[in-house]
Amino acid sequence: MAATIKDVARACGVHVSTVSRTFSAPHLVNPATRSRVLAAADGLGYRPNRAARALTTGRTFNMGLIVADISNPFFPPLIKAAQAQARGRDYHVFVADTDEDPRVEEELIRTFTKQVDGVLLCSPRLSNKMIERLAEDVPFVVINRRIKGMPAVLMNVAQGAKLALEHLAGLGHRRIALVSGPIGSWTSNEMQGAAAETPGLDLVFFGPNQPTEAGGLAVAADVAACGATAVLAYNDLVALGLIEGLAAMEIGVPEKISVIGFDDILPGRLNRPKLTTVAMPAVAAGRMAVDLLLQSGGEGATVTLDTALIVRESTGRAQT
Amino acid sequence: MAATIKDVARACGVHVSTVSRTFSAPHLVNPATRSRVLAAADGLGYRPNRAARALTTGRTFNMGLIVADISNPFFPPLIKAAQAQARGRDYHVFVADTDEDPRVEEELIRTFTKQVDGVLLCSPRLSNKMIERLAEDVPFVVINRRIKGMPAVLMNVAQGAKLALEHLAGLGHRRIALVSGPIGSWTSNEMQGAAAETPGLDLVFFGPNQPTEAGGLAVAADVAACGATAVLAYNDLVALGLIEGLAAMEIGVPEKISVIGFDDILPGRLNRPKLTTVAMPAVAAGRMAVDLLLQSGGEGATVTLDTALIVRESTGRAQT
DNA sequence: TTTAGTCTGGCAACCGTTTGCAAGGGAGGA
DNA sequence: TCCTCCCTTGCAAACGGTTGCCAGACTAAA
Repeated sequence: MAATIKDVARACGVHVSTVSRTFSAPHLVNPATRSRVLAAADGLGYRPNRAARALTTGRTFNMGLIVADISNPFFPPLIKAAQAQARGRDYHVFVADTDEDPRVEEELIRTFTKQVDGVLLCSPRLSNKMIERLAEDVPFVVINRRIKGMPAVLMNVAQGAKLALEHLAGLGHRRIALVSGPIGSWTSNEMQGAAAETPGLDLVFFGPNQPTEAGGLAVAADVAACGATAVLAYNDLVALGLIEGLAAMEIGVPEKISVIGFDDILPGRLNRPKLTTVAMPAVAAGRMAVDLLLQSGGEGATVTLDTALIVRESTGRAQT
Repeated sequence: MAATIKDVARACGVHVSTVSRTFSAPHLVNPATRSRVLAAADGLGYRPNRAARALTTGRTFNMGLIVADISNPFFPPLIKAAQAQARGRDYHVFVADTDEDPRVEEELIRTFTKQVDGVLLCSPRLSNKMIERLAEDVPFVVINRRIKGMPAVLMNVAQGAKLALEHLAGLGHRRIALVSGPIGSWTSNEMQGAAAETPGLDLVFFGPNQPTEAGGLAVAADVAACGATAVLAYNDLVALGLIEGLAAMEIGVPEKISVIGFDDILPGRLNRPKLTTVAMPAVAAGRMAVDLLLQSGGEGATVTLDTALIVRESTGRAQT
């Protein structure tokens, strides 16, 4: 069906190796021959079969990007940034979604092995041990997870959480609810760690929770009942769910309870009240992850990106 | 590095062909041998190299899914549905984003060729002619586009638009703005066609526009100025942008102007006012597209899925 | 015991490319 | 004029599997 290297070779009376070299090492072939080959290839609509090429070279010029949930608006900007960056490096990025299921995640990684040159693992749910084992088969860059000796792009969640808590403290809040994410989430741990280190607060923990609007909705009643006047949510989706749930109970945000999210996603900006949140450098992270994968001969460089508090309308003075 | 078929063969003293058959045609190998091979394979952590397999069989058990913009919340549910459906069929779906750029779209399709068994083309921006040409190299299923002889999954946009317009008419609106999407969008054409066929309306067209919140924001002033009391937007994102823009001009929705979107995305449900919209069967479409690709020997079956009007808070009686 | 048929499993070609090796030709230096 | 050396190209062996064909070992029927 599609033209192969042989067809091109036959068409202009040279050996296949010459055609091959025309594409992968042009300086090794006579300019005259080269243009003959190019012309023939163009005429036949020839494009090298990347799978076959990968078989001998071991390089596919593809990379995989695995995320837990494409529906979470946090990921798309990261994905787009990674794809754009990769495109500039002559690479393509294939995205896959695990539905928050570690088994699917593992299966996906195994599928990617040998079809890509490396995998960007975004907020993985797999255990460290499993990730280390899989890393023997395909290079990883991990985003938002710290694993010994593995290249990683981290967002400074602890710093952001600290900023958020200080902001709340400054508004007079003392009893603060911490609504965490799913089990095994590095981000959750970082948040809790930062909170525990911040003095003078009376913290109440809730978790694990689904990292979605539904998750926030589900804990809204408990949060309301615990007597906290402010809550720091695992991410914006959870925060939005919380606000929704509180609204259903006629608890005003920020009049009665202040809410801070994480990520800075679009729906948070459109929401009423507009969400106060810790902005995560998703775009920069996507770019960095690609570069790290391409550079790393497997060495475990770690890049940490700063976060920033964005104060909007969902936080206010504590009730006196 | 990773174990190959040869390693397994050596490990249990059989020919590679026997190992191969153990995996791809188990009934051809003696149960005793089979389990020996399986054990050896398991011990070595052997997994068939899908790229190599594809080289001889021509089947990769992968499919590509190309969307214009992952950031648009309309796509993720479709993507997830497709991935889930494919998983059930032992297939994997690789997603790629074109950034609404036809050239990137073409490049992506070319990359996918030979690495996947087929491509799901979602709301493509490429010309029909180009798509037909590319279809010679890799099977397509097109979503939201009608191309002669090519399998397609369509959402009944015309029906939805009619429903929406009748709803508006029923509320007393006569002068209605139609805010369309990008050039080359089949959906836009369908909407306009349906609108033109609905009698008794005074329509004002605006377009082309970016299919995003920014696009809606940008036409808000023109829409406000044109004297329409209601607007049908290309999609929910545009509708949300419009509402945002109108709010900035202190024009209340739905008090002054009613707004209907398309898609039924999450942010529309969270918005104040909650968005009245035409729900698109994205999940069903993702599933169907996968099945169509797997069934179709290339034949052009066309599936049309119904849409439904969901009335929320962004539409109301026309001002009298 | 012979004959035909069924199972198994080895052999080798092939899929589309890459790449080390070597050979032929021409140019430049001695 | 002969010898090097470089440039260009062909040859063939990989890469990791799959698969049609064939042969040997059995089994069962005659």
